[in-house]
Amino acid sequence: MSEGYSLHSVDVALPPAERFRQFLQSGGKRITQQRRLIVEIVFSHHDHFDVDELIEHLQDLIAQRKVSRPTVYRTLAELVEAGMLRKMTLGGRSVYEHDYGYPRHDHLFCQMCNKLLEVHSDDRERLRDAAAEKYHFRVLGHRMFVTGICAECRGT
Amino acid sequence: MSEGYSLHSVDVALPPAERFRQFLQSGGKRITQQRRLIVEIVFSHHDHFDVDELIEHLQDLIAQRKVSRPTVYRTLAELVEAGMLRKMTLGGRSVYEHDYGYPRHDHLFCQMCNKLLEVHSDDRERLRDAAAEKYHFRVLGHRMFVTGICAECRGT
DNA sequence: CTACTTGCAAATCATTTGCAGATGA
DNA sequence: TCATCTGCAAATGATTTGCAAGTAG
Repeated sequence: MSEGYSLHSVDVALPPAERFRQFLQSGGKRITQQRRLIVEIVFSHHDHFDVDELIEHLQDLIAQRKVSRPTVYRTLAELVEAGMLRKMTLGGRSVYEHDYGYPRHDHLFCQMCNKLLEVHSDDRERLRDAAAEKYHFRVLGHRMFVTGICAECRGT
Repeated sequence: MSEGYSLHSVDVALPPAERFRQFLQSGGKRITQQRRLIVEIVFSHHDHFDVDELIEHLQDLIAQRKVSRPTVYRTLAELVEAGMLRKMTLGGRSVYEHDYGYPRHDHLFCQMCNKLLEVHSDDRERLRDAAAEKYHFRVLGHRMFVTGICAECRGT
C-alpha cells in the first residue's frame, strides 16, 4: 500500500493464464503445473463459485495428486492478489467471482437457497426494485457496500 | 416460511427488552436472566459489533458465570430471528447491527482497517460517490446486495 | 543448484452441539 | 412440575500453516 498508484497499463485483452503469468513473474513467483491447472478451470467457467465447487471441477486432478486442497486455497488467494478474482463472504462461506474479462455487476441474494443472481446494470438507481421485479425476486432488504480506503487509513 | 405474511402490527416504540419479551413469549420461549442481560448490552450500544466485542462488554458477567459464550451466540441468533438484529459476514467474521429503533443505512467498508462506516441516505442514487467524498473515502469498488426470495423459492 | 512450491497432516478459529444439571412459568 | 435453558466440553468445518520432499528457472 506504500507503492502509490500503478499505471494500470495492463492489457485487458490478455487471456487469464497470460495475465496470471505476468503477475507471477513480476513477483518472482513460479509458474507451476498446479497454478496453471487452477487458473484454467477457474476461468473456463463463469459466474460465482466457492472452493467446494471449484474442487469438484478439479476432482480428477486431486485424485491423481496433481493438485491439493491447500494449493487451491493458496492459488485463489494469489488470483485475488492479482486482481483477477474478487472474494466475498456469504453466510460464512467464501465466494469468488471473476474480476477479469467480466463486467461489473450487483447481486440478488436469495435467503432461502443462498443462490446469487447477477444483475448487470449501468444505471445503478432504481436498480434494486427494477431488477428485482425483472427476476421475480421478492425484495426483503438490501445492503450496499462501498469498499475502499477510509480517511484514517489514507493518512489524511 | 409457510406462515404467509404477518401483519407487522408491532409497536416500534417499545423498548428492545419489551419487544424481545413479546417475541419470546409468542414462541413459548422463556425470559431468562441471560437473555435479559444480553439484550440490555446489545441495545445500550449502537452501531455494529461482532461477537468478540459484545463478549468484551459482558466480561464481568462471563467471569461470574452469569453468561457463557454459547448463550451469547444463541441469543444473538434469536435476536436475528426476532428481526431485531441484522447479521452479515465481513471477512469471515459475523457482524451484527441493530434492526430495531435504528434507521436503515448503507456501508462504507475500509479494506485496510476493516472498519465499517454507516451512511444514512434516502436518495440511494449517487450515494456511492457522494457519501464517499463526504467521508474522504477512496472508493475502490462497491457491491450491492439485494436480499430476498428468488422466483424459484417463491414457488413461482 | 536453491529458492519457491506443494502435499500432508496437524493446527486454527469462529461457531455449533450433546448433555446433565439449573431454572422459569 | 417439567419443558425450556444454560454452561461445559467436545465437535464442526472452513481455512491456514509447519515442514520435509518436489520442482521451476
